[in-house]
Amino acid sequence: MQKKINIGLVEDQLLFRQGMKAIISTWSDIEMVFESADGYTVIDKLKECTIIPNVLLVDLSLPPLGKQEFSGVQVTDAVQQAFPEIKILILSVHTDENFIVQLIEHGAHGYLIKDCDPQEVHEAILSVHQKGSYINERTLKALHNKMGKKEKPKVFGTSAILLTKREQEILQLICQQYTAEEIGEKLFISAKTVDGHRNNLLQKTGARNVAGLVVYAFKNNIVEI
Amino acid sequence: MQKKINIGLVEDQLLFRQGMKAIISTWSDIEMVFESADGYTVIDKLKECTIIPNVLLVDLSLPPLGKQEFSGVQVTDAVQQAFPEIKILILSVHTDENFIVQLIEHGAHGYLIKDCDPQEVHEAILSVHQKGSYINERTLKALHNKMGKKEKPKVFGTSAILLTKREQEILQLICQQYTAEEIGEKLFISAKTVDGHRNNLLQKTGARNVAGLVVYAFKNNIVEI
DNA sequence: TTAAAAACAGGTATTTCTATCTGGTTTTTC
DNA sequence: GAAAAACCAGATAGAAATACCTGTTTTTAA
Repeated sequence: MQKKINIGLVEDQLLFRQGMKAIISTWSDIEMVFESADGYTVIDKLKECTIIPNVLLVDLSLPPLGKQEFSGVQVTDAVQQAFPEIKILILSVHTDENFIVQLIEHGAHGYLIKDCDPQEVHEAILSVHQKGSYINERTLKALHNKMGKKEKPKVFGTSAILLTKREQEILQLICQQYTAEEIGEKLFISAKTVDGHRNNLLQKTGARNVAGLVVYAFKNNIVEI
Repeated sequence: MQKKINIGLVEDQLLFRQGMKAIISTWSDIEMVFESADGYTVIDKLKECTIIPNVLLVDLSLPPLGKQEFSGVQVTDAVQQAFPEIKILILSVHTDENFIVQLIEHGAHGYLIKDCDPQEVHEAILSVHQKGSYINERTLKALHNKMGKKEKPKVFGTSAILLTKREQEILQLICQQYTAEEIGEKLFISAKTVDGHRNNLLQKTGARNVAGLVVYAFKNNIVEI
C-alpha cells in the first residue's frame, strides 16, 4: 500500500475549510494533517508540526483591512523560504492572468481557480506532489501570454519580498493618502522615520514612487479594493 | 418523524458548493434539492423545479468583471418577487455593515458570514425556516448602527465617466509610475499640461495626492489589477 | 454657428517625496 | 549572550508634486 500524501490547508473562511476537509476525507490517498485560518502564523504552526505536510493548499482571499495579515503571495514567499520542501498549491477566485503569473513567479507550484471540480483538486495535489508542479491549461495560457510581453522578473522572482508589519502598516496609510508627516503623527513616530520606512518599501518593492507602492499594495492584497 | 427542510444553494464556486453539499449531507433534517452556479438562471431553474426549496442559500461573491451577472442583491430581489414563499439566507465574505444592511433591506431573511461555524449555518437554516428570519449578533449590530445614520456614500463605477479620455490616459500613466515630465514626453505635450490634467484629476476625484489617484483608478477599473 | 468644454501651456510658490548618508535603540533569532 | 533584523531618527539636497494663478487653441455639442 502506498503512503498517503499529507496536505495542509491555509484558508481563512471556516466554512470553506470545513467543506474542503469533507471533500478531502473522501480521498483515500490524501490526508489532511495541518490547517490554518490565517497566513501570519503559518510558519510558526508549521514549525511546531510533527508531520510536515507535503503539499500546502493556500487560499488567496483578501485579508481584512486593518489587520496585519500575510497575503497569499507573502505566505508563498515565507513558506518557500522556511520550508522549501513543501509544495504550494494556490486556491484562488482570481482568474486574472497577472495574478496567476505573479504567484507562479513567487514560487507557487500550482494554481487552481476555486471554481473547479473537486476531482481537479485531487489531480493537482497528486501532480504537485509527484511531479513538483501542476499547470493546467488556463494557467499555462496565462504564463505564455505574460512571458512574451514584459521583461521584469527582477525583484519579483528572486528575492523574497517580505514586508514587515510596520512597513505594511505604513503602506496602508500611504494608500489612504496620508503624508509622511501625518503618518508619523498617527503612529507616534517621527516623519523622518516614516520616510525611512517608505524608502525601504520603495527598495523592496522596486517601485519608483508612491504610485508604484499603491499598485504593489493592490496587487499583493495588502489593501482591499 | 418530521419533514425535512428542503434547501437550495446558489454559489458560483464549484468547490465551495461541493463542500457545502458534503456538510449539508451530514444534517439529517435538511435536504438539498436545488443548486445553481449563477444567479442569472436561478428563477428559470426554480420554475422547472418539482420540489421548491424552503430556504435558499445565496452566495454574495462578486461576479466576474465585465460579465453582467446577477449579484446576490439582484438574486434576492428576483427570487423574492417570483417565489415570495422562499426564505433567503445570504452567505458572504463581506463583514461590511453597509453590505449587510443593504441585503436585509432587499428582503433577505438572514445573513451569514462565510467565516462561521457550519453549526451556525445549520441553526440559521432552521431559524429562517421556522421563525422566518435569522439575525445574529453581528447582523443586528450592523442594522442598529446603520439605521440611525444617513445614506451611503458615493457609488463607485459611475464617476469614471466624469473623466475625459485624456485624463484617463494620464491617470493610467501615473499608475505606471511615470512622472509628469515623462508623461509629457510620451504624449508630446508639455509637462505643465500634464500638471494641469493631474490637478484636474485631483479636483474631480477628490484625491489628495497620487496615492489617492491610483486608488481611485483601481476602484473605478480605469487600470487593471 | 456659436457656446461650452476640453486640451494645451506657462509662472510662481510651497509642500512633499525621493535619495543617500549617518548612527542609535529595541526586538527577534539562533 | 551574541548576531541579526527591525525600528527609530536625524542631516542634506534635489526631484517631483501640489496649489493657485494666467492665458490660448482645439474639439464638441446644442
